[in-house]
Amino acid sequence: MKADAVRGHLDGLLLAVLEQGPLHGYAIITAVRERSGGVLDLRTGTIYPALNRLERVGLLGSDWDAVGERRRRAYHLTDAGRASLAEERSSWREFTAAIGSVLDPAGHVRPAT
Amino acid sequence: MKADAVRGHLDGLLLAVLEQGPLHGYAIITAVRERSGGVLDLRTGTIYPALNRLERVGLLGSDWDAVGERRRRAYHLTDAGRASLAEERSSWREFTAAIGSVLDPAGHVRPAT
DNA sequence: CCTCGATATGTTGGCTGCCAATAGATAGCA
DNA sequence: TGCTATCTATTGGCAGCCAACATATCGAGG
Repeated sequence: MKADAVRGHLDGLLLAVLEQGPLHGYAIITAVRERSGGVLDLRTGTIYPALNRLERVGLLGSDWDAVGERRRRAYHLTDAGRASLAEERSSWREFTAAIGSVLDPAGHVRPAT
Repeated sequence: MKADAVRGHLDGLLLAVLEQGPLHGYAIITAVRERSGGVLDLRTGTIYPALNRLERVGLLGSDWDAVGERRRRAYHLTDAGRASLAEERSSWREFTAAIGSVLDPAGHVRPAT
């Protein structure tokens, strides 16, 4: 998978892995990697600025917790974040349907949801 | 749909619409728009440089044909282009599977290929 | 005790690749 | 005589992700 394939879909990924509970940055990277079967490997230079941005616009909240001497910042979804995640999912469906129907016009007919 | 959503998937789109026969640039834009149900609306500043690039690397060939006084450049797939299209399709599948499994881990389980 | 890899957070600079804006020409219709 | 559709093409800009870098704690093994 080429490096910056997640371009334009990063926010959705971050919101999605936080849906089931708070995680800190490093754990988010691990979660995305595992849930994608090892295909998606996000970099710190990618997610930390993104997490800050999502918090700034109110989709995420964060709390510092201490593990021994070490500090972790655990991010969690806000209500706005949950709503945004729903939007990301529906626009993802629209996106894949659009590209898919051009890429493979015959093969992507699907039963109505 | 956000403007530059096709980022990273443009080549596949162009190759795919040319699979069934040669088209000129303007017709490619129309074809993509129609096959995507009006969702994807490529700009000339997007496709003309892309078509040139694909020709330069040998995935497309082109011929000028005259319609009255007007000149059109019809692009067609080369053998390498056809092979590349197959690769684009499989990497598209990998891509959607990866993002999909993170975005919606429960809902995209599919029978083994 | 000391080193090394894993864990953990963050910043900066740069580049890729698409878009918006612009330009110009033909053709047909009202 | 315009106005819209058809048709090709270039240029500048910038969003957004990554690579590289910087820093620190922790546990395990030698």
